[in-house]
Amino acid sequence: MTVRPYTKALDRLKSVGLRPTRQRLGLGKLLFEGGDRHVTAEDLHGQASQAGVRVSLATVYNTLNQFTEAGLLREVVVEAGRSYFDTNTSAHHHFFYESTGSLQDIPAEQVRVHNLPAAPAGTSVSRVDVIVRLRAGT
Amino acid sequence: MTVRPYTKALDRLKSVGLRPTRQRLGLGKLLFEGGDRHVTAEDLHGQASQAGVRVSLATVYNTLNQFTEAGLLREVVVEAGRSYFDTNTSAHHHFFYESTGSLQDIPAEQVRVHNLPAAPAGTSVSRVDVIVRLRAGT
DNA sequence: GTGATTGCAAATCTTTTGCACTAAA
DNA sequence: TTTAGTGCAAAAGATTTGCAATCAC
Repeated sequence: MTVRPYTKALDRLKSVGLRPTRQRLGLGKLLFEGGDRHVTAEDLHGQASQAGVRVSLATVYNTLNQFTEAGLLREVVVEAGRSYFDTNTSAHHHFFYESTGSLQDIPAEQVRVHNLPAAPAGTSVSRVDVIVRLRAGT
Repeated sequence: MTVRPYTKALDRLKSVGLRPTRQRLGLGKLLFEGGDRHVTAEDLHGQASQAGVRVSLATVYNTLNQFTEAGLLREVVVEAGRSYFDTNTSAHHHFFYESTGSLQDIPAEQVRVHNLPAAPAGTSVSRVDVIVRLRAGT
C-alpha cells in the first residue's frame, strides 16, 4: 500500500470545493490527521513551521476562516480576544481549563439540556454551546 | 422623599470597597439602574456621553474590569474579539442573536443540564455557560 | 494563460498600560 | 496631604485587508 500523506486533507478540500494548494494541504494535514484538535491561529502557524510547512500567519487566518465557512472546522469562543478552531464539527460541548486556556471535548450524547425556552419568534437555533469552565483546585 | 439618583450605585460601590468617584458613580448608575443589561465597553462609553457623564474609554474599560472583579458584573464571551458585560450576576444562561450581536438572559431555573461529566481530577467547576445561538429566520 | 491564492506589510479593532494630572478622604 | 483614580496617547494583541507576485488548472 502506498503512503498517501495528504489523502484525507485532499479529500476534504475537494469535498467543499476549495482548491488544494500547498498551504491548504499542509494545514489540512496538520488539522485533520491528528485526531480531534483545538487550535488557535498562532498555534497552527507554529506547528506548520515546525512541520516544515511554509505559510504566513495571514494565510493561516484566512485558511481557518475558509475551513470554518466550509464546515470543516468549528469556531469555539471561550475567551475574549482569542479564537479556537475545533476539528470536531459534530455536536458536542467543552470543558475549558481557565488556568491553561485549553479545551476538552464533552460528547453531546452525554449531556442533556432540558427545558430550554423555544427560540424567539422569527429565529431558529443555530447551535447550543455548553461550556464548563474549570479552575485549578478542588 | 428626596431624589437620590446615585443611591443604588453608591451602595454597590461601597459594598465592594471601590471609591465612589464621579465616573464610577455615573457608569454604575447607567449599569445598575436600568434593569438587566448587556453592554460592551464601547456601548457604555457611548451611553455615558449621551447621559452627560464625561469619562474616557480607557476608564470605561478599567471600570468594567474592576466591577467584574468585584462581582458586580459578569463577563460574557460569545463572539471573538468582543466582550459583553452583564449586570445580572446570578446563575443564568443566554440567547445570542447572531444577526444583531445582542444577548438575552435565560433564567437558570428554567434550564436543566444533565449528565455533565464530573470535573477532571484536580479541578472544580467555576461556571457552566449555556449559549443558545440564534439565527434570523425559521 | 487566467483567475484563484499567497505573502507581506499596513491597517483595523479591541483592550491595556504608562504617566502626569486631578480628586477623594 | 496622601493616595487612589482618571485621561490621554501610546502600546499591545489578535485579526483583516490591499496588492503585487505566484501557483493551480
